[in-house]
Amino acid sequence: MVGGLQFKGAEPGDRYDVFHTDCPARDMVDHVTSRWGVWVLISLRRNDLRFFELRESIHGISEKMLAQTLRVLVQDALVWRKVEPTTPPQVTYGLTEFGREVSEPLTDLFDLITRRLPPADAPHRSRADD
Amino acid sequence: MVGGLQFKGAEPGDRYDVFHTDCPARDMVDHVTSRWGVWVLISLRRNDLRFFELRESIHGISEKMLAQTLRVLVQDALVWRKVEPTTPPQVTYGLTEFGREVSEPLTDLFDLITRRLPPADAPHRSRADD
DNA sequence: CAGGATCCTATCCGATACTG
DNA sequence: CAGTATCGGATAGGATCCTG
Repeated sequence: MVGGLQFKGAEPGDRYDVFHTDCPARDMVDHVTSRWGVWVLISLRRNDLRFFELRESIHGISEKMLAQTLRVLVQDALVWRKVEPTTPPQVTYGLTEFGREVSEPLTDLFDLITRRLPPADAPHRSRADD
Repeated sequence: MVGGLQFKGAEPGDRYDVFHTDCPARDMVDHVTSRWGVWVLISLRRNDLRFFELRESIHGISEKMLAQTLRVLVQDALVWRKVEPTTPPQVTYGLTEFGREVSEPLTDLFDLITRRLPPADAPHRSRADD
């Protein structure tokens, strides 16, 4: 049978619904591993950041996608959002407890890959030596 | 310098430029965390699988996306591909050493989220009791 | 500064049909 | 069985303008 994927607590006899499309975990995993979600979560590990700091940190992200990504992550309770009602307003984002947990394997992943990729030489900073 | 993402060794004084678009690690992380890449890698952790087994395992994936995802993962040396020149042909996929390493944090992530999400009841297989 | 609204493009992705 | 090729709809995502 083609089953499971429930690595631990699943009976081998149940129907194969490994990662069912409607599995709620699927959605959150999708959010976490979304194009920009990954980087937001990793960025916030170091310290809380304001909106524009995040935008600066994550090269290539647009304000729209940043806002959208943050909204989702906040809804998922991975990220908190603190609004300082000053003028101009300051909004700070940070990881919740759960967000920190989740961001850990993400960091491991990133770490693993970065350690693997730049073998020794060929500095990939060819982009702009400015 | 703009390279970074050194979450660990970063001085607070350097410019925040976390992940550059042209960082080669970005691409691989994108592949690994791609919509279907995640599930392929997790599926292959248990054992090697043939094409149609993967298709059955990962609900909702189309042949096109599976083939495409596998191609990328094989190129990235995360997954190997063995062709049995029989009739009909058999093609088996499995994790490389590196793929196994990479899939670990992915599993952690998935595990973390699944443990968090289904609090106790509400079996999410409401989908089709057909 | 932090974003929402709008428009428009690129790509993702599924369905279908076809090949070895 | 294990794919490739092509088409078309859906969605992601960037650019721009605008508001509190």
